[in-house]
Amino acid sequence: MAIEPKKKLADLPKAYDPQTVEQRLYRFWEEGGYFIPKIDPNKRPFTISMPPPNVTGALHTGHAITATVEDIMIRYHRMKGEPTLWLPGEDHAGIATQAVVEKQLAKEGTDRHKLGREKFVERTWEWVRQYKHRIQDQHRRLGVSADWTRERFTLDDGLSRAVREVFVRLYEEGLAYRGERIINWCPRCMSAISDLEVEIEDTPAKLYYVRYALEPIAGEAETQYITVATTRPETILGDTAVAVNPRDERYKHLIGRTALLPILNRPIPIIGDDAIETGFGTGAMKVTPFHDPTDFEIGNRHNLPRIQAIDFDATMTAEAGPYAGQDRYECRKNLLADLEKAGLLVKAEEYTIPLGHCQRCGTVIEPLVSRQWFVKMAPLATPALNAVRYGLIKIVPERFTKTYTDWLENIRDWNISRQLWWGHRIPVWYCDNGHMTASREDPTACATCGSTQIEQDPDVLDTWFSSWLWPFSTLGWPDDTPDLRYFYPTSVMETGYDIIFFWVARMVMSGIHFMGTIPFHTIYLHGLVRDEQGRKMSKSLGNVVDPLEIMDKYGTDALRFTLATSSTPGNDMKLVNDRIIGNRNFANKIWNAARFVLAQTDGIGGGIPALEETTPKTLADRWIVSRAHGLIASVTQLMEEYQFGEAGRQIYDFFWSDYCDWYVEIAKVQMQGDEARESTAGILRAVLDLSMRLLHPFMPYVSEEVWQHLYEGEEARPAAALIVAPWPQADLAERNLSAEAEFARLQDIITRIRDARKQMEVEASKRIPVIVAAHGHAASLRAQAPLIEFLARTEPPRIEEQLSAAPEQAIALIADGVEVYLPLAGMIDLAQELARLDAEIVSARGDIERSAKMLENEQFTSRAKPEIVQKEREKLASHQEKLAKLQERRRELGG
RNA sequence: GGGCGGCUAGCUCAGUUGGUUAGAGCACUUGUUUUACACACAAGGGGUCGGGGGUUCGAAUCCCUCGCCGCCCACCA
Repeated sequence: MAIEPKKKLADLPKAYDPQTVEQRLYRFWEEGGYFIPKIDPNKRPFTISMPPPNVTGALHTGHAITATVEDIMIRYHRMKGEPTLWLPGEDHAGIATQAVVEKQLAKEGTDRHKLGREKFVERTWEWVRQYKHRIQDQHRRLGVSADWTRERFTLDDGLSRAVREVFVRLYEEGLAYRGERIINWCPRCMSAISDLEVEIEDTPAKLYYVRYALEPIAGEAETQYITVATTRPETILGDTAVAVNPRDERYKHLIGRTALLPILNRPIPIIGDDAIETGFGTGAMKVTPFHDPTDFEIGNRHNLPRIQAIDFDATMTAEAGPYAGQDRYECRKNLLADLEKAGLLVKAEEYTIPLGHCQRCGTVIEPLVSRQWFVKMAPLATPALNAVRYGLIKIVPERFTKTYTDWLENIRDWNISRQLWWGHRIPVWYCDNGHMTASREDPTACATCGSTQIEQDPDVLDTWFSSWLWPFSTLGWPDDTPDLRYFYPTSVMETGYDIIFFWVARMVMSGIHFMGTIPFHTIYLHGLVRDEQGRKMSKSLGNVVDPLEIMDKYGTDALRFTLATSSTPGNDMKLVNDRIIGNRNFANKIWNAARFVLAQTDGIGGGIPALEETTPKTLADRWIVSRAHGLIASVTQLMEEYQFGEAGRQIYDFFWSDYCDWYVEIAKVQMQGDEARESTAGILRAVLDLSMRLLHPFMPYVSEEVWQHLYEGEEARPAAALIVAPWPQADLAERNLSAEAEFARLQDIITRIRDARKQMEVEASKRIPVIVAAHGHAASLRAQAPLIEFLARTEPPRIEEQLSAAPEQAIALIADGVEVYLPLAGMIDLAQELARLDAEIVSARGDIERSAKMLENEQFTSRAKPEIVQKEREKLASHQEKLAKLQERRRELGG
């Protein structure tokens, strides 16, 4: 079989162009089935459930970092040979999606009520079907190697069944209950929302002092008043008491009396309650049980009536008397004016209040009493707490463990009903006789009385009620499927730290409760992506960075590598354009190195050896092979420790500095002779190959493309594609530390010569003579002479152990125990050279002093580890040797 | 009110069991059409590691304290 000739240098474009590569390779991977795990009962799988993005959303940097970090883990484990499943999907996003569709309807001059529930839901499905592809395709652009054949949607049939099963079970266990509670109400969404969906913002406002007249009692000549403080005067209209602390000497005599509500003149009792802080405001507090959580509690304790003064749409109810129908803020304004007129407004103070807003629409939340469904969380929280406490689940970074446990220890019941149409409808039916039936299948009659006059609860469940089941519902639960048996529990839950409560903690609770096992053994939390100024990205600020634009401009790999290396786990990062450009350049560097290596080694046999199959012949060979072993070991360990940023950085440094700047340059020399030609070609290819493997999780496209070119026409292939090529194995026994030290000396010599040339302003192209007094390293250095010649642009160096006479008219460089002379007759200014030597002498003396001082310290020599002390002794000796040589040189030059 | 994080070169960030003279990229200075890459190569300048105190032979790293900046949680109206 004819081996196709490798592509010549000229055949590949000079600059790496991501656009011509990415789509093609993604299709190649997806159509090749590489994203689909092969179930092997003898192997433990690696599984990640992808956090399902909102169907209506467009890809943003949050998705980009999630996708990047997860794909890094997925590709790494896949290359390690584990059956690897990354299960993707989307979330129906109840409120968000409904809001989008409602907005669309508004544009068409209609609304959901005119349309009716059924039509509205159908309309929303249409929208979803249309837009789901957008987020999928955008995810594909990021290179996510997820198994799209297993993709799920939170509102699909299977997951709806899971949701229903869970609800009914919770109901049967008494953990799902319906009750009249004070909840957070969004007057714009016209729905209850959970505590977590309220965003509190400190807002400058006013604290109004309002006095309430007391109903006169016998013998009271003048009207008495009691003054209360409030930030929401409109709630006065719903007051049903005034409360004071029973120990408050100023007021305790008033307990039991009756106050008259301003304007409405409704009589309300004055009560005593310990919740009242004597030090705040006047020490007397108005009580509005319907519209305030604290007041609700007080109302319960004292059996106060609840009066709804503010309606669900934030206008005033009939209870508000003259203000009925007014918007809550309009009412506030009018009421304040009226109070002022009546002389009841004592004063208004500047005051900052924590104001709750709807997470979705930003509308100010109105706390009010409503009948809703709740989940009793405390019984679910305890096992979830223990799972982390006893190490069954590890959180990375660890500090978030505290956030997690604090929340679970103080958990409150979860309001799960939403007054929306888009979502999982609550599977509860009510009959005429006031019975409830919760059922897995739609019932035809009341389970209690058999009445057929039943009606389903109109509400739907919180979006998170389906997401919290994600790790097992997506694998087929409640059915006992092969996928569920094989892939559950999943491995790592990777997401942003901002949804620990919303999602992560709840998944742990549901996993343990319904599956009997934790849903994942590791929680990895990444930080948030911010703009260049460190601000949160938001549409209103106009600072949203579009990942698609970045990928268009710089390529997916550049974006991914930047996201992976710009921060450490759990810490926020700024997405800085210069960094993206730098990583685009890295991709190009890789491309060009590969282009060169392919051309350079074209026609030379030996294939692409594994690192341990290479035959290092030269110092540089032994050095790069040793470094490569070290790199593999280090990167592998970092991957296991979730230190992806550091792993990426190490690959970058190795590839660019060690491989490109040194080894590839040296290979140009080594390839000229016959004796090292084939071995050098082998090492060039071997290191390129392993670099692409290590890099693949981070920069999948350029690495795969290069790898495919590398193996083009090769008969022996370790795999059909890099995406499934084996992760490189390190052998630390192959580390050659003496070769690394010897090579470091060579690098030192070369760098010093280059520096001296620059300082002496030697023309860049001019070759200069070099004489080396090697002091025991002559044999080794002679072998490297061609490298010095090539890399430092010198004439063939003359290398001796000792020099009978030191060269005159020469620059003297002391490099790692070796004297290097650059005879530059006519170019050297003696005074200048003396000054240079003096500066070096001063620096050497400083080094000696520092070392000597340490070693003279008996505390140091006796207490520090012996190897540290030994190292310090060697250092001192080397500095002293250097000083001696410098001083000798100075004497020779006379001075 | 409680908790967490950040403060390291002009900028963006690394620095994980404490161990020389603290690193990278960008920016800056200087030079270079050297057998891939100017999205490059070579050389160089630049940091009292937020302040103070302590532990230690030795601290960017551990402890205490203060100061900014940011985030999370929390029913003082």
